[in-house]
Amino acid sequence: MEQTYGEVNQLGGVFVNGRPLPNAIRLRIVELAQLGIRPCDISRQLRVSHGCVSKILARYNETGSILPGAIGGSKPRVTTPNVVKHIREYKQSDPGIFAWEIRDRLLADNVCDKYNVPSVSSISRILRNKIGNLSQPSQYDSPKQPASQPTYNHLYQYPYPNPISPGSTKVGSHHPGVHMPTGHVSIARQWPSAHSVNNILGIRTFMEQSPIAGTEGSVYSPKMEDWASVNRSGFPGSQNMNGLEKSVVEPDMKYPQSASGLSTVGSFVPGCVYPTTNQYGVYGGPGAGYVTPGHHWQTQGNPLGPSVTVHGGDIAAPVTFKHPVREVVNRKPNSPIIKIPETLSNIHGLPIPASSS
DNA sequence: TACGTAACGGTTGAG
DNA sequence: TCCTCAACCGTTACG
Repeated sequence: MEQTYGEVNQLGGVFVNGRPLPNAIRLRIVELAQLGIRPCDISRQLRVSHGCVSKILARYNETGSILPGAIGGSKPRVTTPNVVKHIREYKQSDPGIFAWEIRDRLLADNVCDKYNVPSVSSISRILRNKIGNLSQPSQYDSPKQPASQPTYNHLYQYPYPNPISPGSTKVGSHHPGVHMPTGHVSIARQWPSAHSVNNILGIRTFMEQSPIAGTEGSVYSPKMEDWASVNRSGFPGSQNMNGLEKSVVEPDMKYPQSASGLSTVGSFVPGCVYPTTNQYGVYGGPGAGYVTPGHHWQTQGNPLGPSVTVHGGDIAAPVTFKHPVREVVNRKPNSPIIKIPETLSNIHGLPIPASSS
């Protein structure tokens, strides 16, 4: 994979189409917002489109997490062995049963809930492929398949209350659909704490104290999604710094950011996401490539390995902010937007090194 | 000017 | 192994 990854947006920032911003940047956005910096200023400071800033802040306010959602993958399977078993039972007890009737029974018997009950078509397929030939002649199925029962389809929407949480295999959540109110500080969704800004802050703190913190590593780690997935599944360590695992340390490491690291609010003003060394710093320099070559951020063996470039440092290198557009700094210091003043600082009792004031 | 959001082109990963 | 598809992404443009 070539290093030619990355594009430059209108603000001069570098991004990779289709890929999420590094967590460090995301965190930075939230931190700045909580410091009262207006979204438009954050956008300019970090050179991230305002739409993105808006989206990230909105998501954070809604979920408490700064992390991107899980990308790719499929819906969690609903036709689990248990479901199939029940369908088989229904079919055996009543060979003439309709798929939609089976569906209703699955719900009635609490085998499934409305979020994971198989669609009529799925049940039909199961009957045809897995059960039809086991219990009853397939001829039973076809004719009876109310092939389309649109009426029921709406029930089969996947949209779990919480899109990211659907106790999907991927997510591994224990509480699908759990939605945490914004105010609740950290973790929302299912990704337990690991994904919360607070946790990340904690991470940062950890990193700052870590021997390897500041190490110039730059290899990036595994995919963010992987990280997320791991964490979403429980993430025991998320709550305590000792639990710091790769997951914690490698938040956005999908991007080889040389100067990334979780930000330190203090550097906000002069902050520029991009390291001095190169304009594309956010994602690693030209040489670094936005994404680690070789496809896929293969996991690094050691979570805390050298790959992590999270140093107490800031996303922004102490570089003057080169604004293609203009320099706009905090004209209106306190944006009313921010309404969760302490969320970032209260978790883990880890104060934000807000030196920016 | 600031901001929310739809559209767009892109990536990802389970099936 | 390759393809499909639906999830997500960030940028852009519009109102």
